[in-house]
Amino acid sequence: MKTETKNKLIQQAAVIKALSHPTRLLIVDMLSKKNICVCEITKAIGNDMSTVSKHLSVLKNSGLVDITRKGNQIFYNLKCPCILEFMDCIAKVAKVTAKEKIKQISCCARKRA
Amino acid sequence: MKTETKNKLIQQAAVIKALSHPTRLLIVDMLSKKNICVCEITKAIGNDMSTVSKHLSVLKNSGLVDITRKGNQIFYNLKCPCILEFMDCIAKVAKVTAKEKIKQISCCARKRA
DNA sequence: TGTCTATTTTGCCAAATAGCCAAATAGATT
DNA sequence: AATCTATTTGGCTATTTGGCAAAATAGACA
Repeated sequence: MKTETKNKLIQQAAVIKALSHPTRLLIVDMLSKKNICVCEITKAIGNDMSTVSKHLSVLKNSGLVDITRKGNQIFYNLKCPCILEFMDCIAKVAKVTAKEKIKQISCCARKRA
Repeated sequence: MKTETKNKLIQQAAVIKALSHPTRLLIVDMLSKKNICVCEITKAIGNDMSTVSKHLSVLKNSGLVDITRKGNQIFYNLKCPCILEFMDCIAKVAKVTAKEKIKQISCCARKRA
């Protein structure tokens, strides 16, 4: 494989990885509605603010979000709302998978009985 | 947050996580063109077959791919091609981010000089 | 300048991940 | 049944991640 192709894959995987955590998905969802500051996000999520800040910096490093300072608060905003379109597909996959997992469990239960 | 909402996020994050590795992105790309068997995928990727097999099982568990046996080979196929549409957006984000990272580096270099 | 507030960074720990090699398994074939 | 081939699983190590608490920082404002 060409190094260039490989690097592209690595970079793309990094962006996807930034999205691959429930807390960060929630943050993205919140930002899709309104630009908000760290303290508001922290309130909504319930974790320690330092934890939330780390999640935010993961999103920022991936290039998915951006910041603006207003007074002494920092507001985060979605840089590429196109990722929202994708979430429908992911939600569909997740739903089907969840159903199948339940089926598998009940199937095993039957076998054991 | 409702437990139901939380669980949905966890499930969706799991699907995204399955996509968050360069090797698995490459596999998905290959499968978007043609259903192929493990040995072919292994050839294309260059890692140990056991490593590739593990990546495939991550994709399978997430519900993104499915398998069919033909003789004593196992063919993998994409279950939800809708994820391909998403890749354009990701590629865009990755490209912009890569450019910005380069800028940052050269900027630091200037500062140091 | 010093202080206040919002946010980020650091240090630490437990858990998860990716890779290889060796061993196990599942069907196909004799 | 014995063997062959394709694939998966288990064991190991090194690395990364997510969480909290404490310390550091950045800018606002007296």
